[in-house]
Amino acid sequence: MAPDVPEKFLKPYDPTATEGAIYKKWEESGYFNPDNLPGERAEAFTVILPPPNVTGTLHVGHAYEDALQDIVIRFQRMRGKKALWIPGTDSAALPTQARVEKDIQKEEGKSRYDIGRDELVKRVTEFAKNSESTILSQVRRMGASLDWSRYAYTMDEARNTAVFTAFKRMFEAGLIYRGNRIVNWDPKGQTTISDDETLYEERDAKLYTFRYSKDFPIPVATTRLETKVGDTAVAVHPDDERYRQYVGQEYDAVFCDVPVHIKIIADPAVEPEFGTGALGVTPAHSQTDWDIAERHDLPRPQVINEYAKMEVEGRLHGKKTAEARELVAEWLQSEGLLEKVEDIKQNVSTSERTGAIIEPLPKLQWWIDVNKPFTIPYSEIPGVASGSETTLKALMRAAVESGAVDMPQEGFRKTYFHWIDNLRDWCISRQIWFGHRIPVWYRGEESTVSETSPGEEWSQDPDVLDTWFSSALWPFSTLGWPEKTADLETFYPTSFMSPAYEILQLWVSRMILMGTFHLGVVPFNIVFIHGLVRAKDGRKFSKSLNNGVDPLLMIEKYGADALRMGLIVGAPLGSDVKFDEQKIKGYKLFANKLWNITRFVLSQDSTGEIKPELKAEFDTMAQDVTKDLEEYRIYMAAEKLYHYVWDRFAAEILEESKGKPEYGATLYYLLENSLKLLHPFMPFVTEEIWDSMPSKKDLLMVEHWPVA
RNA sequence: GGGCGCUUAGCUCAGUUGGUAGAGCACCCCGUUUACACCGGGAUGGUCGCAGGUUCGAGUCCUGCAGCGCCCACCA
Repeated sequence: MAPDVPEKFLKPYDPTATEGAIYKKWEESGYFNPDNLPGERAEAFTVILPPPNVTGTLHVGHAYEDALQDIVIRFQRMRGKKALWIPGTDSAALPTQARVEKDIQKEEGKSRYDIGRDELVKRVTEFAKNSESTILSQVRRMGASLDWSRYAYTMDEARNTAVFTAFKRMFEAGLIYRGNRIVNWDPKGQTTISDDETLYEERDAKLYTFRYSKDFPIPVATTRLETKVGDTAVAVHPDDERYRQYVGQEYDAVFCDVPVHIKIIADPAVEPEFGTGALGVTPAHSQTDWDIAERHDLPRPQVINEYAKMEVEGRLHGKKTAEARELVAEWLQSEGLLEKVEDIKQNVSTSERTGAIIEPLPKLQWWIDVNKPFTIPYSEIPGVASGSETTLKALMRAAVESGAVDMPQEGFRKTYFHWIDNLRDWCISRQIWFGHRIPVWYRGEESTVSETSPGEEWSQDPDVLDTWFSSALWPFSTLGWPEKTADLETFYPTSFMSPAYEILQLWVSRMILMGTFHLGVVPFNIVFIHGLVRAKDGRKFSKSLNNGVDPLLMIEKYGADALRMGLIVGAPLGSDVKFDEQKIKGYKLFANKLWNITRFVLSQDSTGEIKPELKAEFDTMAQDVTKDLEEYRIYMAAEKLYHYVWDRFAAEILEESKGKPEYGATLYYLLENSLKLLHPFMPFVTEEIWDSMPSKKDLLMVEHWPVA
């Protein structure tokens, strides 16, 4: 007797009708939390979700990342691991504040100074809260099996404690210092920004060749004439025969009303081929020049202020830089000191956020010293003994070089080392209001590190920390550090980290820095960098191009399973994914195929023996897929399953079985195990089908993986 | 300037340790025989960027070249 097929299978599979209910079932089961998982589970498998910024809504790049990690975590859960995937969101200080400031400007015509610090922080916090819930509901729609009971936000109480503790310990180790250094100053945003937040634009510029005075022996070329009032030296290459005789001489001049004292020095940083081969050294307004001035112990007067206006006596006083440049050119002309003016193309660095031209300025900032030796109390990093002397840079290198952090993609490993080798101190202070405030308090000349005010006369440092400071603690701050929690004991180091290559330096390397310093243990065992999801024409998705794809719309049209498969199949980890709606549509059809296979199989009796040759064939495929998953060839595992199920199981085996009841047991075997293998990739449709399988005991998400 | 990567069918891309080129989509033809028309069957389509080399054998390894892309630096 053929059993009755449940009625739902008589219609095509409808993801929108089932996905919500399935997710609810998963959540209510408690299995997202590894503490509730059935059976003995010795080994932990931990993944932390790269926390999305609370600036907006989920985009297709997040969807891709969610799909990838969910596949990995579901696979490991089914393999019997204590699988934990921690959700969270990032306050992302600068972009979030900038976003809210923009809204306030637009709607109320007010700047942050009109509103004031407390009110602005309040509004940004509110915005973040709203944005947070939007994003989280979207992550759920993807089917992400995240343990919501361990949800973390970079600015919640536990994470604030972690940030404070990390700061304090690094400060006490002498690795955090305050120093005057050249920073990227954004005159429009009135803040320092990191190198990563600047963009270079090619612009037309004039290259002026001039002398400081009639008796000055060497002509100098520059595009920034107005800064020359801040010059303290002229540098030439040590091997440059033309100028060797002048090295060591000093000259006084009055340059456009400003007295200057210029020393001629030799420094290898100078490019003899460029311009006249002599560099006017303006220590306060150029990084290169600052470094040269440091090497030669030169004075470093500041001549441009925070508003990009001249801060000198005489005719340039108070002028904007561009205007001052003209005035200097006129003055040089009238004095007969201007030798040449050429049109050139110049790369100008601008602020990614405000578009303003960056003004390099010396500022008092907080820094993390990556080269300073310190004694590491405890270390599990191979090659770094507990109690030995090391540096942060050395730790970052050792972590990957030793294989403690496995970075299997050779190209990215090379990029990482290249970056480490060129690493400079990390500027961690930002002149904005939203974020973790620097926990340093001042009273006159005194200063102290404290989480709360040490007393009435103390005032706190006005700056906040670079958002990456808190993000860098994420692999252990989410597990309760600095408390010695059971979670930290069980789930650290995390197992698998898969960020986009864009943030290899920004985030991955800094997590390694913080993890190795604070715990003496690397933050993750393996890093698999993934690519970007791009538009079909290969361009990045961006607001300005208006070429964005809303993942929710895709889910509504094709279902989350189809979206997951469409994003995963076809591109190995690390290479970019071209977004193709047709492909997603194809996997919706696949979900329906699976649905109809079930309809047929459920109409058969599960009688007879499982055919050994078909079982063997399946098991070989299953082993293959398992190996692919273990080695993170996720796209390939998905594709193999797709082909097996459609072209082999449905097209051949199932056709062959028609009218032959002895196939029954085989069909059930193949379907049940196909569902298990497909579950990490297409969790919704497989769980929904599983619910109707006669052998079902518990949710498919906690079934045993068919391959040991 | 330094680093990394890509170039395979009309489009998007696979090709895991070198063994006679693959998928999806699109296009064309045929088909509604009860799992599925959200389907089935079939056909067309590639000198694997170019030039050398190693090898019995190269899309796969090596060298050079060209085009494209990304990251980092920022020459005043």
